[in-house]
Amino acid sequence: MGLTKTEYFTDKQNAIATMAKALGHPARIAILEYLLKVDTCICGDIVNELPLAQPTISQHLKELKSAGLIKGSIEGTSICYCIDEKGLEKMQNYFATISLKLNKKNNKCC
Amino acid sequence: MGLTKTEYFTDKQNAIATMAKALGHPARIAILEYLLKVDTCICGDIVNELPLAQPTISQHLKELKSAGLIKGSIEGTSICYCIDEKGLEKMQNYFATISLKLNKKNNKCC
DNA sequence: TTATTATATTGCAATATTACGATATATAAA
DNA sequence: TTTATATATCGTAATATTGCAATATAATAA
Repeated sequence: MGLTKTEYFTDKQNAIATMAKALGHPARIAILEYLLKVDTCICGDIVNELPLAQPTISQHLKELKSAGLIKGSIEGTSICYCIDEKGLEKMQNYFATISLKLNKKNNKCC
Repeated sequence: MGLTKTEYFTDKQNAIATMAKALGHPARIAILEYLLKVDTCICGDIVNELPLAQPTISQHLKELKSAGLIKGSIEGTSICYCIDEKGLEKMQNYFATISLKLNKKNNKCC
């Protein structure tokens, strides 16, 4: 037990859940918003910006990356992280579709 | 340790993270999509629909409810759950805003 | 009142997440 | 090569999540 039963759900459901889970921590929301705000995007900047230790931030960046929400490329000694537009587009599309369906449907049963 | 440091982040960041976290499980995505699909929305239906035990589903419903993503009202012996449009609108707005900012910005540094 | 039915809560085992110190790695500068 | 700088990984403690059997609660039916 304590193990999510991913095999019982569709790939799409699992994919959305994985991305949502990656955004389910305020530090990772803060990282996303910081990357959106700045032009230069180096990991060190994020460490200075957030009140968390460097290994913790590195871990959060890894999670955002593996969820397809950010990308990172080596830039000399440092690493340039930036938003992965594809991942965010998927989230945007998902919620836009849900909202559209919700509007079509007369959600007045409760 | 092991405790999320919510006090270091803004209320808005925490609010989005809380809702994203609630959607960070495929069963909860499946519940949302089921509520969107059906007209009648009784907890028992969800228990029949998903391959999880009744207490597990009850727990997932509780999480979605406390995150403001669904609402529940007593309907005789059973409970009528349905989508909370306000919560989903917040998520939709958030990702729409992010996408808009991303388009304005020339995200070409990586 | 006594079933019956529907949902919630409790308790617990298995697993995952969060955070960080210590350390490793890898590039650039001296 | 040695040193400095930037980021990643390891190991680990504290806490949270997932899932379910057992049980509680609460409304209706008999």
